[in-house]
Amino acid sequence: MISCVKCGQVESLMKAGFVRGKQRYFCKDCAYYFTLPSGGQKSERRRGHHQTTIIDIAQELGVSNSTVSRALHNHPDINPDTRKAILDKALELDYQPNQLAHSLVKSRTNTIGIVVPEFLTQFFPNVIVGAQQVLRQADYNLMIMQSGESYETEVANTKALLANRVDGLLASMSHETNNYDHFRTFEKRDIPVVYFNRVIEGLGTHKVVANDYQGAFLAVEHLILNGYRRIAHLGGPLNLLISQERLRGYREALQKYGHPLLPELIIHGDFTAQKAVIYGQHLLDMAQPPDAIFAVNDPTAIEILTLARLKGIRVPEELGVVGFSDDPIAVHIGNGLTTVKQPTTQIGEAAANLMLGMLRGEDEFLPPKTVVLEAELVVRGSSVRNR
Amino acid sequence: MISCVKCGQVESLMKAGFVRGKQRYFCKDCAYYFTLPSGGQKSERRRGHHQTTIIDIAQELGVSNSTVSRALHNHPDINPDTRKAILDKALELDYQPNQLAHSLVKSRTNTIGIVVPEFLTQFFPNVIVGAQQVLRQADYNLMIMQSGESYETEVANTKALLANRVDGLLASMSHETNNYDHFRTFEKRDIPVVYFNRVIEGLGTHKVVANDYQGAFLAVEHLILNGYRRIAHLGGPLNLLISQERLRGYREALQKYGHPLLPELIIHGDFTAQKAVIYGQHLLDMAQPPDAIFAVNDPTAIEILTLARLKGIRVPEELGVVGFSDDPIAVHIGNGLTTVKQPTTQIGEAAANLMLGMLRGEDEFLPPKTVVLEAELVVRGSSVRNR
DNA sequence: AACGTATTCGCAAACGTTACCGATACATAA
DNA sequence: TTATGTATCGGTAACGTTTGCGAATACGTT
Repeated sequence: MISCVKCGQVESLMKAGFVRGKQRYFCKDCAYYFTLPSGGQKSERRRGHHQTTIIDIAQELGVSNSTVSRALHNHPDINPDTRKAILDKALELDYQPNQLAHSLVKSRTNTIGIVVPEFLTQFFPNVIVGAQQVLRQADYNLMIMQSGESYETEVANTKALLANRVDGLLASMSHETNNYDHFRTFEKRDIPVVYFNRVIEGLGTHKVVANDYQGAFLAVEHLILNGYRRIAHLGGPLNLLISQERLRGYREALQKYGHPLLPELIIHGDFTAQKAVIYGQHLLDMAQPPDAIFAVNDPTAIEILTLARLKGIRVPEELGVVGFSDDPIAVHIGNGLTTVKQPTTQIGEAAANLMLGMLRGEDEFLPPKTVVLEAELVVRGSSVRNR
Repeated sequence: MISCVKCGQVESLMKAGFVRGKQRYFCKDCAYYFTLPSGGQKSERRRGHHQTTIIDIAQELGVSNSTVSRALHNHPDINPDTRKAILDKALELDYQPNQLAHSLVKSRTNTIGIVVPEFLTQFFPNVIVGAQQVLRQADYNLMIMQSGESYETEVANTKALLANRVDGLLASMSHETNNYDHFRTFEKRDIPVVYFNRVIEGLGTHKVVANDYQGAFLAVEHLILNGYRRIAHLGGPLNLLISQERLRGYREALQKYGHPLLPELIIHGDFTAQKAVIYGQHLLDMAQPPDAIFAVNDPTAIEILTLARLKGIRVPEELGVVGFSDDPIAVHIGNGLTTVKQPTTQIGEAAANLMLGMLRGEDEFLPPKTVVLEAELVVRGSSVRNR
């Protein structure tokens, strides 16, 4: 083992040229060049652990690697006996194909990347399950990335997916995201992208969303029909279409029934429970508090219910609450939380199917398409009162 | 475009040899060989979309690709001016390294695979978040696989990870899993494996678990101290250590306080809500029903609470319930569900840190180590009554 | 003039697979 | 016979990167 003549380091040493028969080295630590007097280090054949390859099988059987490759992919040009021998040997040597080499030569990884903002609610895991079911059948793997609602990590995630040459991208962006260049990079390279749930306008590809407008409309209409008058909306970040649409549903429902639109009853949060508590507090502490709240999602609604219990506000008598998502929790909260049910796994499935269509290059998929899945109001105890 | 002379198919056509200057084809559909009369198809230079490579940069600047590679990895042997030019050009051409080629030559993918049984509870997503935080800092990517509690998919998942040559594996197995060969394959190839949560004995590598025994003991002791006498246990599948340990905690707590161990009060489910309902029903319908139930996880406990409400059984007066996991829901259920809190993200972090240690080949990690993270009882309304 | 020291680069062999282009040996038809 | 068809295999470029080995050059110092 050779070491730096200056600092003795051995790890951060690298070969740097060759001068008149002598090896020159460079030490990264002390940034020092030096040559050793003589004596050639024989670059010993490293070979740590050996994953058996196609070549190993070929050599064992005295055939060429092309023959082995053909045998493993039942190419017609092969003798049944040869194929059997090869398959047996492959089993014996416990051969596992190297997807890396395969992908490199085919320039296809059979891997789809998916970027989601968080894992804290059931929503995205469910979407992933749906997408995975569809993709697995088409023999695609899923590479899941989670940004933790951080723009930075989202960019890092997409870069990693790009470096790993995924064949396509399913994406739902963080609420911090205002710059979309990292997504556009994919489209620039003709890598299919499908956005779901958290989408924005102006990106020219397929989208899959639940019908947020309709869901919100139904929710607020329901509150109105149950006699609530001052209905507040605790919404999401306005850069996301999802928030805009839910707000629109809220507004148009009020409008339809001739209720006034009170700006002070509309607050936009960021999907987190923390903000939900703060804004919920604010709403309930108002001089003239709302008698109902339409929350942008279930965690928010649940925080409001908890707040109400602490404050002794009776639900649904004094306060009606409706959430969004139909989190599995919703049914278990108090007398049940009324909420808008989103088809979560279906969103994943739809996104995956769109992706498969794009990968197959089907023409019908060419004009960017937006799949809207219908939402459904699930009425439970938190919003039903006798007038 | 050429098509099969028999069925006209064009898609499933493949070239099969070359005879006397003429191309031979094979149609996969009708299994028919044929050669075309003449006329050479010029194999047109395909080149779909071109991801810019190191070679592109090299050619543009008239240097060799080795120089470009060195510039991109600040190797010392390079002129600052050249480096700058290369980096500029790389930016201009929007160069993104090809991780596949990199991994192929280095035989390292910088990717860790993780296999989890499900995404339906918060538990595994949280573990993943913890693991990801640690691994990302060490510049590793995470490839997440979800088996849906199916042994089949678990095997398929591990195979895919193997094909993708992950550098290590974090695994928590499905409750169906009784054969561990697919995991042993990794160890056979010296690919580090760390099991977490759902572990079994006899696999010679690191494990990370919460102290299930202690958590269970605390839970049952708590029930005893609150005056419950007939305490049932709705457990998990017994092939998993996690279930065995929780059962042991249950047993030893009863024993310590001189309570009899009644076999009819112990039922083992499979973690699903469906079974929880069935077995819960059974327990509550017994001639002499239990006055408390220690459930193996929170979803199970929640189903029991729901059942109790439907049957008009008062909690905690007539029935005490304790869960396991401290799911975020637990605090919102009724007057709160008493549960054992597991350090979820810490489990992920610990597993990831063990993995990094193994990858670094640190000797201290050689003897398989089991990290046990302490569990904590969180007392809420579902189990506290005045005697 | 010979040599030591520095600096900067290129060549080419890997990594594991795939697929195109032949080659060869037989069988069959003209 | 001769021409053509069938069946089975091998050689070898790719795919994009890294890296060991060495060349080329420049500038001192003996």
